Amino acid sequence: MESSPGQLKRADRFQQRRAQTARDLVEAARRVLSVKGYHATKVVDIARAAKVGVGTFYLYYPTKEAIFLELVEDTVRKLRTVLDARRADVTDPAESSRIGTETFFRFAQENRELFRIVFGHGASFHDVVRRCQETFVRDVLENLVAGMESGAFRPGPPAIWGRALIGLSVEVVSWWIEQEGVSIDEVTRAVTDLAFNGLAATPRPS
Amino acid sequence: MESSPGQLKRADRFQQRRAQTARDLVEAARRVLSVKGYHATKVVDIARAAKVGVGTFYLYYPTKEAIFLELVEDTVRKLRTVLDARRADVTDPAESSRIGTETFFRFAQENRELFRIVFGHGASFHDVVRRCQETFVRDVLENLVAGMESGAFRPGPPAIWGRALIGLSVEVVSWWIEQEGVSIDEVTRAVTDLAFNGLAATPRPS
Amino acid sequence: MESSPGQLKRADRFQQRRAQTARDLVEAARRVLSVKGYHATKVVDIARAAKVGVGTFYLYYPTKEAIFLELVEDTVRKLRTVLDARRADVTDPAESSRIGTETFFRFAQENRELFRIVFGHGASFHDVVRRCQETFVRDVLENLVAGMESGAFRPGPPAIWGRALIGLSVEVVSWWIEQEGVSIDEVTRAVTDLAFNGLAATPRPS
Amino acid sequence: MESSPGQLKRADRFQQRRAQTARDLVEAARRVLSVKGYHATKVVDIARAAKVGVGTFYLYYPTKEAIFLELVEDTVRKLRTVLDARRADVTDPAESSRIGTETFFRFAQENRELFRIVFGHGASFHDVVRRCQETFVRDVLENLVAGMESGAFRPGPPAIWGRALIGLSVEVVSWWIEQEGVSIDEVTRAVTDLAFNGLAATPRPS
DNA sequence: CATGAATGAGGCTTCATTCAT
DNA sequence: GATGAATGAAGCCTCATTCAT
Repeated sequence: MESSPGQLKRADRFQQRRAQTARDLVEAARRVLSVKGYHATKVVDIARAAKVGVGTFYLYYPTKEAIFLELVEDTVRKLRTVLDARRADVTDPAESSRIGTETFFRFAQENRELFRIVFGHGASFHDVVRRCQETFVRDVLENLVAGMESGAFRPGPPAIWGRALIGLSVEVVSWWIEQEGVSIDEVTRAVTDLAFNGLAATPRPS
Repeated sequence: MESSPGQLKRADRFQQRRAQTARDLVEAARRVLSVKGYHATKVVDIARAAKVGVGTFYLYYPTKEAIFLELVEDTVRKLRTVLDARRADVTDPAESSRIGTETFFRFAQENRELFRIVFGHGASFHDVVRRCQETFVRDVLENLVAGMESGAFRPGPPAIWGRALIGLSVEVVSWWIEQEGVSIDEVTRAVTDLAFNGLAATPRPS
Repeated sequence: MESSPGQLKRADRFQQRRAQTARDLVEAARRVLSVKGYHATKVVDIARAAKVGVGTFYLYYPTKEAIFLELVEDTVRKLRTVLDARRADVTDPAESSRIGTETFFRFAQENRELFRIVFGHGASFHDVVRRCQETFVRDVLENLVAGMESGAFRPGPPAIWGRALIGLSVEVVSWWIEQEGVSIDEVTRAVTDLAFNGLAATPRPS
Repeated sequence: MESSPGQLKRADRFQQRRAQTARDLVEAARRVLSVKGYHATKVVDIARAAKVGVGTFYLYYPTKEAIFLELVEDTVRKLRTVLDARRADVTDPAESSRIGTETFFRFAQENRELFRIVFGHGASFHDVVRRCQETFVRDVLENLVAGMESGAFRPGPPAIWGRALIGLSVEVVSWWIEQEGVSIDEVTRAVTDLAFNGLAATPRPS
């Protein structure tokens, strides 16, 4: 049909407009939510930041929570993908751990706002955020157990140490992304060093 | 005058009643806030839990935020007092650190609700909470620097390691107070061990 | 206790205030709903008519629908009570029918607004209203069947005739309560006459 | 000119397309409105049902109300036309009345959706619907008066009896069109019988 | 002309705070 | 002083209507 291209083009334009607005909204939500947090962010804030009307917001998301969840889940999926990719060929638990930390930092650096939303201060009031964070806890835990079995890590209570390592990283990253002038290498090295070798100047009595 | 003692007594009774109501309110707020969090807690909830009218609440606190802040600040002061007391005679940074951790855990165990309010998941959305947490960061930092200077701790970037240790402890405690059946000694030992000696099975090359 | 009476009095006053406001709200709702109908009535309208703030409305009713339903159900209950009372000793179906009609008219006259809400034009868009009306249909039906069995009424399809009689009465009352100067006796007599004897000048061939 | 026919044809095609879309919209509106009622029907619903864009709707109707009114008025006009046609040669008021009832039922059967819109439960919340219904009231009234004058009907208050007969028919039809298995003849006969001869087993005393 | 994306006024509801008793 | 009823600003969401393409 002759009219096909024209019609397609029009449908395409609608498609593109929709896509553009959708992108505007997500970006606006990312910006606003990362700064003000879930509760202080009003739907109008997001709409205004995206330069659309309130009604438009609801053409794309059924509730304020929905866009928040999407951001959280997308972020987690993204981070997970990167993590999995970077550890694809790594079998050594120590190396895996180091890479995990490094990836985490790199991700935070490249996705400041998303990171703040998911791991930032006060983010984890929300069930979904907590559940998402848990998946990373599980990750660390598995690696920890593997490392202990392989003899790379000292024996210790995995549940506790797992939590500890997560808290350690999350807190440092939260702090770091607000800083200027601390290089990612430095901070990664510092964290890895501490996690692996501890504070003590004298090695523990064997 | 004869009436003096009676009046005094009456004034006293008033004073005492006031104090009692104030205490009731704080306790109610503690209970409710620790369970539902700041945003989900309504002023009526607190008043009801304290068995007073809503109006009464506002005779003691100007806003909902006020009682929250008081709880937070009281908690921090309390914890600080305990910490300072327990480290009064301790000069060894390593020991001080160990005691700090232990005290922190003990405090959390004995003040589950307060701990949840100040350090719990999603608590730190509030500026004041964050600022309070900072004082502990400073504490850790000073101890860290002292330890490095004294040679008890290996050299490392104090800002980073300080954050790391705080995150480590806070996260573990947050997890732990929701658990049943993990003894405080076990968890303290595990955390201290990890913080001091690290994960690695083989001591770092010296 | 000495303080008891005073306290009771105070509690009573609260009770009374609440009751007064509740009454104000119901009355306001009655007035407004009977004039504007469910959809055109806004919660603010009711609140304003009751001279209270919007928030106050929600202290007494969880939703706009709730007060509507209460009005409907109360009305139906009220009407039913009157009906049952007036027909308590009546066994003759014809007489029961006549009394039913009369009671219905009298009720409408004395409760113009409530009647409009439940039976008025456009009221029955709402499920509950319809279901309430159904109870009266059942009523008429039973009476009809009884009358046929007793030989007071001619045989006929009860389902159809029942509906017909309901429609007849409701429509006439709806019209009548907006009129001035048609006496209740006249209208009751006219309706009863029509329902019993029909239009035809010549009795049907027997 | 050579182009004339082509242009005419094109204009015609436009005209036809317009007409088709208009018809699509009315049909869609009929379907949707008869099921969901005025308030629950959204303009998008109608547009979607007609398989056109929302914007297109507004090229044909200025408001949602407009299409509703058109449907109502069309329906009334249609019914009126049928009624007038079927009573064209009828002069006997009793026969006219019988035919009116029968026509009404037949119309309802053949135009279920339109009937629901105009006479259905809760339809008459709208002024226009009410005014349209009035025209039928007038009709019945005139016939009634004529019948009384001719001696075919007993004397009675026409205003009241007119309303009564309308209410009777409308209610029965409303009920009937939702039923399965009640023949139109049966229901027409039952209604006519009741209206003409009444309930009473014994003819009224003359 | 047709389209569907965009708009924003308007309705419902909540809850921190005030006020009359 | 204590109470809880009352308040209304403010947030969420809907949908009739407009507009840019």
